[in-house]
Amino acid sequence: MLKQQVVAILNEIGTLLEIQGENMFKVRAYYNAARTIEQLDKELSDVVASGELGELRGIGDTLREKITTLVTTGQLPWYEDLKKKIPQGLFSMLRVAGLGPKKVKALYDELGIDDLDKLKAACERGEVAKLKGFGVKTQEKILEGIEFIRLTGSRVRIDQALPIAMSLVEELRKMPEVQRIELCGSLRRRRETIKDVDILVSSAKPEPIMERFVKLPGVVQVIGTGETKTSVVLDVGAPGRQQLINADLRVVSDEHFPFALHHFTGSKEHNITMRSRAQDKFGLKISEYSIEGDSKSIKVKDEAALFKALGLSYIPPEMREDTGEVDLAEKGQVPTLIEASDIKGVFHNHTNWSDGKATLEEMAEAARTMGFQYLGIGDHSQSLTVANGMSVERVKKQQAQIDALNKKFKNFHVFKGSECDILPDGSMDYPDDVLATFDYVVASVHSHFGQTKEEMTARIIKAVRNPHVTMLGHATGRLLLMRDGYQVDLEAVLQAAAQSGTMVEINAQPSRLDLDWIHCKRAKALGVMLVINPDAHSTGELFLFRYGIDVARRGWLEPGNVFNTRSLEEVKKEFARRKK
DNA sequence: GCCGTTTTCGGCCCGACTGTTTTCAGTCG
Repeated sequence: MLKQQVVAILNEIGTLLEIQGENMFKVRAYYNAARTIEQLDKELSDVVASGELGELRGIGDTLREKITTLVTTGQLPWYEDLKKKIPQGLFSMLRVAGLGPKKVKALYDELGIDDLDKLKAACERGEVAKLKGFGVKTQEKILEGIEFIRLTGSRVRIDQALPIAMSLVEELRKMPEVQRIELCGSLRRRRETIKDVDILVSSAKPEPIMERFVKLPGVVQVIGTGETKTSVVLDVGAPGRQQLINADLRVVSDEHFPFALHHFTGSKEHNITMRSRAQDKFGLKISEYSIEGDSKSIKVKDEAALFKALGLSYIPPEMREDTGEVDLAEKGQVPTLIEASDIKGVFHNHTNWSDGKATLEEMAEAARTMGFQYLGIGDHSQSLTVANGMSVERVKKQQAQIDALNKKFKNFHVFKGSECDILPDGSMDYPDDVLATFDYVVASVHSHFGQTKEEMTARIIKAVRNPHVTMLGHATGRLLLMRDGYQVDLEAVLQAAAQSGTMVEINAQPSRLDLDWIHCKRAKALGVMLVINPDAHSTGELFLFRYGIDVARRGWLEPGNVFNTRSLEEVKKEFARRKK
């Protein structure tokens, strides 16, 4: 059974147990196990086979047995029985704001409600308000919640939310009443998809800030407004395509700001680890307002001081996912993460020779203006006809044009590359003599996504081992919130890349962000060199490399782990070395 | 259900808010 399926089942078990009214700590054990498996940077089947499963934190004898059964037999009778007791529709009811497992169970037990349609109808008939523990207000909130799900429902990509969230922050920052302001939540941690926008402000005068907030561009509805918190609905969709998400603004006193900032940045799991540790080690209680001991209260001026007060070095927000960062901070071993300013150029970009919008000259000029030392062009190869893939003949012409262009530049260089298709059998889309004419080759899968995991893994590994291949493009082909990647054993691919010295791309298109951050960590551990590429199809898209920086930082990468932090001379030298 | 250089049993992060309550359970982040 696939890792993603195991994760889904563990989460589902957690919810089923919750609805059944199980002990919350037992429930959490299943959610924790799901998260641990999800963030595993190796193949789950390998971990099971090698016996490492039971050594993972939060997986004891019971969970080890259940997960092993799932992975090896593809099913778990205990889970099947559990599932029979509880209708699937209750899961959709849990998405309604204000409804948790207890209320959902009551609705099911008392009124036989087991899906959203029945829930809506019962509310409209006034039946829900009569239930014990419910009331008219709850009933109204449920109806609003159902409507909100209909309007919003899903997560959005970071590129949809970040620009608008930042513009809100910048507008509020102009106000004299605002002392400090930061984006919080998953946006500050730069997760690839987000559910809502969280903004934190410190001020002695909240009212004018709240008033201004609800009138800012993008705000389409005010859900609630108070002295400490205001909630609105934000439209983050492209013009003409409404896409709504929730946005919360919180205002605290400046003294509370560092505590609140850490609290609302999360992740929840990171906070739990931080708080448990502070409790165990120092008997200190961390909350969103303070750090309290038996007699003392610790004051800090900013987040860095907060970590310091707990004997930890600063942990950047992107690392706060409870994947070992607190241990690292305790030992003073938090890596110096890569920053956007470390990037000297990018390699995987398209021009109007294939499916890009801009000309070669325009792309080069844009890269120069951005302060890059070099730009790599990697138009599509011949078999990708839908993207105007380049015949061998056209490759020669483009290369001649690049050579001519390079004569005009001083301290800037355009590298001749290709985004060459990996054919279904793992061979490349150009013959060796053509591949040899490029400075570098990005190898990507664009077809036959339906191959078995074994076929796909063998196919990609063959490409990775091809001496002409410099780097592997978008390793799984996933499209966030749209399509899962093809099935591939990334551990085997990364090991092959480590062996052959082939680089692996972090494709910075916000719809891809592939290689993902979890496998970035693994790649780093294996010594694989990564490379951040915007996969730009226009001059404006060159800036997308910044989303790749976010992934790299979430993956604990330092400048030395990323090839395009190297200078033009170093890159030239490396490409020349690989030609020998 | 997990976990332990003080523990193999008794803990498990913390506080706010809401609505339904006469003191608190459920939900949320």
